[in-house]
Amino acid sequence: MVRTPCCDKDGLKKGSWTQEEDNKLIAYVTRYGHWNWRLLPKFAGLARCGKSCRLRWLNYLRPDVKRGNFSDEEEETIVRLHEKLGNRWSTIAAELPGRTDNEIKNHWHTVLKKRFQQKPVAKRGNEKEAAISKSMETLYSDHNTTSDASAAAAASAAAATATNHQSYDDLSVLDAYTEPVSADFWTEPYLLDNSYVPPESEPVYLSPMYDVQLWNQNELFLQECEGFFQW
DNA sequence: AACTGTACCAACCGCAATTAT
DNA sequence: TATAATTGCGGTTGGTACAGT
Repeated sequence: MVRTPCCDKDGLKKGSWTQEEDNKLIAYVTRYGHWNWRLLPKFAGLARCGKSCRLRWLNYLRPDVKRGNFSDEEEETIVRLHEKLGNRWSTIAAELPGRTDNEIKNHWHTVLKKRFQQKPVAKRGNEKEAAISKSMETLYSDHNTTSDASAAAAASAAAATATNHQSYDDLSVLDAYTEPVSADFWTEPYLLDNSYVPPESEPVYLSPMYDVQLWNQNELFLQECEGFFQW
């Protein structure tokens, strides 16, 4: 089977995301959700492939992504779960609310693995390092007897410290475009006309690309958002 | 001040799994 | 059931900041 490329090789931007691109993606996903990552960049006005948009959203722009340094509890949890699960980063990330698999993977490769491989030796004069190393030393010696309950407790503790989540609750500009949003908007995007019942009794789903009114409305929305975001 | 090495992190790539047709 | 499309995952790379020389 021949797989289609994840994105067109021509005309699509790669590399670091600009603030403007972030704004567009946040604005679009906040309003419409990610109903189709492959088509999303077209509607959001982004010259990116859907895969790139998805990654950017999941790893960086999501409101519940937790930024900042890893706590001791989080590091302990990562080490403990990695011992148990190996490189199953998404599974490990599921135990650390607000942390992404990519972030955990990076932290493991850049910090924790080295400590682990070198044996836990704290740098002189760094109490936090010493505490973590002490903790890892314990893990290193008795990880085979570590219970799932203790890992869960560590994860809970980490969750309790998650206080720096982003929030887009104040996107009042989004309220200016509420006309076509139905109660089941998130599960039935762009349901234009319920009055018509096709022969198979299947509703007709259309994206803004195929509807001039919605398309123009989307363009207006993006323009409005560009004016709103002043990061 | 200029150069080099290292650490860190965001993003890309390829493949596997899942879902749709 | 086979094929195609889409999503998710993990390995890897590239860019940047910073410390050391």
